[in-house]
Amino acid sequence: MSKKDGSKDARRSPRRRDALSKRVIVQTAIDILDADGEEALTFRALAARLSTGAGALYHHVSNKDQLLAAAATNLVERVTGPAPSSDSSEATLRTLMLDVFDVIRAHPWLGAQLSRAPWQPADLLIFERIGELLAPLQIPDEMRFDVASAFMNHVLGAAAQQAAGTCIAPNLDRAAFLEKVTAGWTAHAGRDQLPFVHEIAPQLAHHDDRQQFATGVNLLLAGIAAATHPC
Amino acid sequence: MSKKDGSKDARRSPRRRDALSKRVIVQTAIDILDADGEEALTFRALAARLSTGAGALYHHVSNKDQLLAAAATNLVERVTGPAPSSDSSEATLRTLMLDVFDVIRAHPWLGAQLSRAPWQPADLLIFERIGELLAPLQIPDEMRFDVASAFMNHVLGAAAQQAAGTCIAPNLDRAAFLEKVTAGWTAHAGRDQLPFVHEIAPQLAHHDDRQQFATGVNLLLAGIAAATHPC
DNA sequence: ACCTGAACACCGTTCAAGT
DNA sequence: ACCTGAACACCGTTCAAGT
Repeated sequence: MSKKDGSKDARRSPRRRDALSKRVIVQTAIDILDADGEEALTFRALAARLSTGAGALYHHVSNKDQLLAAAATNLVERVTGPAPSSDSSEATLRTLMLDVFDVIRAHPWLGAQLSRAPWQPADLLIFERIGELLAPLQIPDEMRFDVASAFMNHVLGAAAQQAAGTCIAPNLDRAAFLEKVTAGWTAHAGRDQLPFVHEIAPQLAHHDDRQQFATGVNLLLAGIAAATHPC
Repeated sequence: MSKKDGSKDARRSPRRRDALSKRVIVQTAIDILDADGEEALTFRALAARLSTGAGALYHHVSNKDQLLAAAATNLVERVTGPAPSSDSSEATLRTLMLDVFDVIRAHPWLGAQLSRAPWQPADLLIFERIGELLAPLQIPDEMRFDVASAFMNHVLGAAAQQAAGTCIAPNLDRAAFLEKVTAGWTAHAGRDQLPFVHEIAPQLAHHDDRQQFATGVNLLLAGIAAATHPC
C-alpha cells in the first residue's frame, strides 16, 4: 500500500532518431503481411516494429485502408511497369495477366486487398493496362469497356480464390488444404446434391491454378476473335 | 454516496418465450444486412433485435463467419433452385449467370461475402450449377474444370465490384458515386498516366452493369464455341 | 438444454502531453 | 512539426450464473 506517487516508474521511450515516412511504413507493412499474413498487420504491431507509438503512424497514413491500398499499389506497380515489348499485343496481354496472377500468388494478402476494394488505385492500374493492350485488337468501340471489364473480373476472381486458399489454411500444404475443402463439400451436401463438384474434386489435387487461369484468359481472347470476325 | 448495496437495480430481463433457432437468426441477420448494410450486423445488434443476449446466439451458430455463410447460402439457393427449363443449356447458363448477378445486386453484402470466402457453400452451389450447365456443351473433358472456373471468376469479379460500389458510397446516387471514383482516378495519376481509364470515364455515367456482365458471359460462350469447333 | 449479460481480449483511432 | 502512449469506442467470443 505504498507507491501512491504520481511519478510512474516507466519513463517514456526515447524519441525515434530517424524520421518516419510513408515509404518506410508501407514497406514495413508489406514485410509483415508477407511474413505473417493479413491478420498480423495491426497498427500496434507495425508501430512496435518501427519502434514508435501507434499514433505516430497517423501522421503519415490516414488510416488502415489507405495503408493497405498503398501496399497493394506498391506491388502492382512492379508488374504494370514501363510496359510493352514489341510482341503482338495479344501476347503482351496474356503476359500481363499472368504477371498479375504471379504477384498475387506470391503475396496472398494482395488478392484479398484487390478484391475487397476494386476501385482502389492498384486495381485501376491493372484495368488501365488491360485497356491499353486491348486497343489494337480491333474491338468495336462500344465493346472495349465491357471486354476490359471481363478481363478484370477474371483477375478479381482469381484474386479472391488465392486469398481464400491461404487464409483458410495458412500452414497446410496444398494436398491437405484441398482435402479439407472437398471434405467440406461432402459435408454440406451429399454426392448427389453436387455431382459436378464431386466429379471435379479428384482433379483438385494435381491441379495447376496458374494453368487454369491462363486457360480462362485464352477463352476470353478466343471470344474476342470470334466476336470481331466470326466465321 | 449511498446505494453501496450489492443488489443491482436492474433485474434480469425475462426469458424469451419462443425458442431461438438457426433459422430465425439467419433470417434476422439477412434483414439487418439488407436494411443497414454489412457493418450494421453485430452480435449485439442481432441479439437486441431478437430480444436476447449475445451469447445465446452461439448456441445456434458457431461464429460470425458461419452466420454470414449461412445467410449467403440462403439467398443463393433461391437462384440455383430446382433448375433447368428445356432451353438449350447455353441459354440456361446465361440465365443462371444473370440470376446470380441480380441477387448480388439486390443484396450488395452478398457480393462481399461470396468473394471474401470463395470456398463457402454458397459459392460451391453456383459453381456446381455452372458445371452442370456446361456439361452438354461439347467441352473436352480436361477443359471442363477450367471453363467452369472462368465463369466462376466472372461471377466473383462482379460480386467484388457490386460490393464495393455500395460500400464506398452507401448513400450517394449512382452519378455522385461515379463522380467520386473518377475524381479519385485523376487524383492518383494525371490524365497521361491512365489514358484508357480516362477515355472510359465518361461512359461510366450512363453505363449498365448488368449489360456489361452479360457481354462478358457472351464472350466466354463465344470462346468456348471457338475452342470446340474452330473455323 | 438453453438463455443472460458482464467480462475478456482484442482492434482502429484519437488526443493531451511531451520533444 | 512530429512523436508518444494511454484512453476511447467499439468488436467477436467466452463463461459463470441463472431458468
